[in-house]
Amino acid sequence: MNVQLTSAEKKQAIFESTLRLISDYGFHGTPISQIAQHAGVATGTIYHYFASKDELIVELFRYSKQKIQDATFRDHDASAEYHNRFVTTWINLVKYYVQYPQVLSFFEQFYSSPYVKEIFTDETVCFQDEISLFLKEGIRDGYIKQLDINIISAAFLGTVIATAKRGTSQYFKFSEEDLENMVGIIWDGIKK
Amino acid sequence: MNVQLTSAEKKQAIFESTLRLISDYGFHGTPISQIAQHAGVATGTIYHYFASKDELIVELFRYSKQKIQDATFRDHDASAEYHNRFVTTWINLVKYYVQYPQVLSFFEQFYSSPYVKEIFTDETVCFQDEISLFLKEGIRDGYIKQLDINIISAAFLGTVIATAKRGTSQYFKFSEEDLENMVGIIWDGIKK
Amino acid sequence: MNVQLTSAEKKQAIFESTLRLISDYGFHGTPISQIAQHAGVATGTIYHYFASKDELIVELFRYSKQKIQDATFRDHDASAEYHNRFVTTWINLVKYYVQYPQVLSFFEQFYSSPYVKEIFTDETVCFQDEISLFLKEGIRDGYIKQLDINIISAAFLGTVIATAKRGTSQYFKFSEEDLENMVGIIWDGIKK
Amino acid sequence: MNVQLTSAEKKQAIFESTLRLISDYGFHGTPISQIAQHAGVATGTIYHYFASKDELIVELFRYSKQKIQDATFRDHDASAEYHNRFVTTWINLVKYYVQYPQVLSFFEQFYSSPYVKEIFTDETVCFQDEISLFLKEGIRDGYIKQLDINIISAAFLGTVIATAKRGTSQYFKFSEEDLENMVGIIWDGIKK
DNA sequence: CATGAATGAGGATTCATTCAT
DNA sequence: GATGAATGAATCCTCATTCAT
Repeated sequence: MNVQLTSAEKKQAIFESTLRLISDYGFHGTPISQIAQHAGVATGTIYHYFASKDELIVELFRYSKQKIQDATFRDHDASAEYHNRFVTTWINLVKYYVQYPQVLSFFEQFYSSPYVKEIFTDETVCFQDEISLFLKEGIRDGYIKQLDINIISAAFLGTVIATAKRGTSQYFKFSEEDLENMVGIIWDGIKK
Repeated sequence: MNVQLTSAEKKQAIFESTLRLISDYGFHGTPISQIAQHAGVATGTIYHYFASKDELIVELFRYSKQKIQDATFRDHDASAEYHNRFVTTWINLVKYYVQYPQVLSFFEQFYSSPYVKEIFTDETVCFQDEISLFLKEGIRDGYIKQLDINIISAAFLGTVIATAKRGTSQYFKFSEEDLENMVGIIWDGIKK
Repeated sequence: MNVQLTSAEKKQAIFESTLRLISDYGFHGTPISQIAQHAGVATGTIYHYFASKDELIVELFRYSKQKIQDATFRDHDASAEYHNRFVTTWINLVKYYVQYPQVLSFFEQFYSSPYVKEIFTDETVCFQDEISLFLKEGIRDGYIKQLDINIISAAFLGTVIATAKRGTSQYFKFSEEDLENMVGIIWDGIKK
Repeated sequence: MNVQLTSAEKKQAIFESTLRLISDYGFHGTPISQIAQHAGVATGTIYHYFASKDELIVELFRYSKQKIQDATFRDHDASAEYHNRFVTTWINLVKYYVQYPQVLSFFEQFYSSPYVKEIFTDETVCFQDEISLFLKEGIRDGYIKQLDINIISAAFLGTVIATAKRGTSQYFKFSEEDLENMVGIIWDGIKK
């Protein structure tokens, strides 16, 4: 039996229960004790893996960010046509959030909280994620308008988030066609 | 000079103090005692105006929502051309959030928190705000695509928020031209 | 119109609502604000009549004590036969408490609270109430056993209270006969 | 010597500290913080053992009730003559209260407070304690009058309480003979 | 006299964190 | 490593009391 694996599994169990609980009850509403209980470990154990609740949350952010990136670009074919890659990426991202609404909810909370400051301490780290790089590529190669990455990124991510949020509401479900319409709007808007 | 504040003024002072502090330190990070101190009243006084911290926050949401709506549609001329009204409304909203970043920050926190459930208890109340009505009007009158209000609204508000967020970052300032480019993207995307 | 009367009436209204509320919710559970509301006056008004909540309660005790005494001895004929007077007094007292259970409840709370110390500061004031005097008379005149007033009084009042308490329970109602049986027990026990 | 207290011992320490303080200062007058300090634990620790102050008080009631019952019936010989058992039980109970006046004081406060409702929710649980059963036995077997248990119990307990209260006053001490006189009164009153 | 808004000390409760086992 | 009892600082909220009107 591999103890290393067990340790990683335990860490993941802590991540998953944190994600679910924070998504349901908010940062404030989820005590460490409850996270521990849900994850099937003792409170003290969490402090073996994370120095503090804050660190747990920041680590969870990094963990989730990575998982999203992996999922969004899993089948990404860098040699394919840019427009197709754009559509696929946008839809993948929306679908991921719709499938894992806790992640969307956690991200939204995270970005609107004082925690962000711990992550984005200076500009250098911004826009280095795969999505920003993909969008920069589109600008550079002339597929999309020569606008600031801030504008393009706002159009791309703003609509992803807004769409995914509505897609997880209990009152409305987007069809595949809706999504294609939606990404069509964006593409029409930012394509060169 | 009248040092004696009316009841409404005191309530507003509490609102403003709450807004600023929550925007800086989050729901969790701003104790009632601090809100009171900043507003220049005693802790107990807050409980004359609001039954609980939760109620204060929910009321602050309504108050801010109203102020935004007033500001966005202040000079709205319903008889003007739809495209112009669209551009003006989108830009007004972005500018409001950029001018009052605490409101944006508070809204983002509010929408990602368990509080929303207290406000949006059923579907009937959704999409009845002035912005949604304005967008519905555009769909009905054939100025914008015949898509679900969820889609149109996501495109409109998602980009407003995403743009305003970037506009309040310390590293980037949108010019008037940037904003017009941005709203151009959306309009190109959703116009009929 | 007589303002003096209005003042007295207001004081009585405060007493009555205090009595009812304390009986229902306890000393702890009834804030001055609630007493004021029930009595139809402002909180501040209560402080015109009573220096503090404590004083209000101690005054209410004296007021209720007086009312009980008046009711119990209203038709008392000091020239009647002792045994009959004993039976009548015991039954009157029980009936009073059963009719005004708030008074019983308030008294019980009062006697078990630190307030008593404010009333019975030394022995001199004890056993000077009419009931004690009536019992002492019985001992002196040889109708009841030559025991300490503490014993006789315990037998008399202990059974009154215990009987009245059971009589106000929702599950049991004493008949006139029950009461006569009960006082018979006491009389049989303490008569000479 | 074992400085480490077991869970049960710590709970008992909290009980004893609560009993003493409530008896001296009343429910209202004894903050959790003081209970904790007297018991030699941290405030938070109390909340490991009891969900709330209310629960602590209700649990303390049960704990004390059990202790009293154990003490009163410790040497009870069910095969002895009924009259003797009656005298012994009555006197044991008075002596217990006189020895542990905090228990008497706590009970009196408890019974006159809104807490009772949490304990006695329906009639079925009443009169099932050992004392009531003992009195019912006396009625059934013809040693005492065929009166309702409410009446008999009122006569028994009412006099116990009233006697014990006077016995704990600083101004009067019952002698063994006084107690025998007192129980003689009751017995004479309720015996068949 | 009467009012009730304002005060702020005090109290119940929570929860991140520690540490002896 | 893992546990979870213990800690106590921090927070929300209550309410007796005051005082300007």
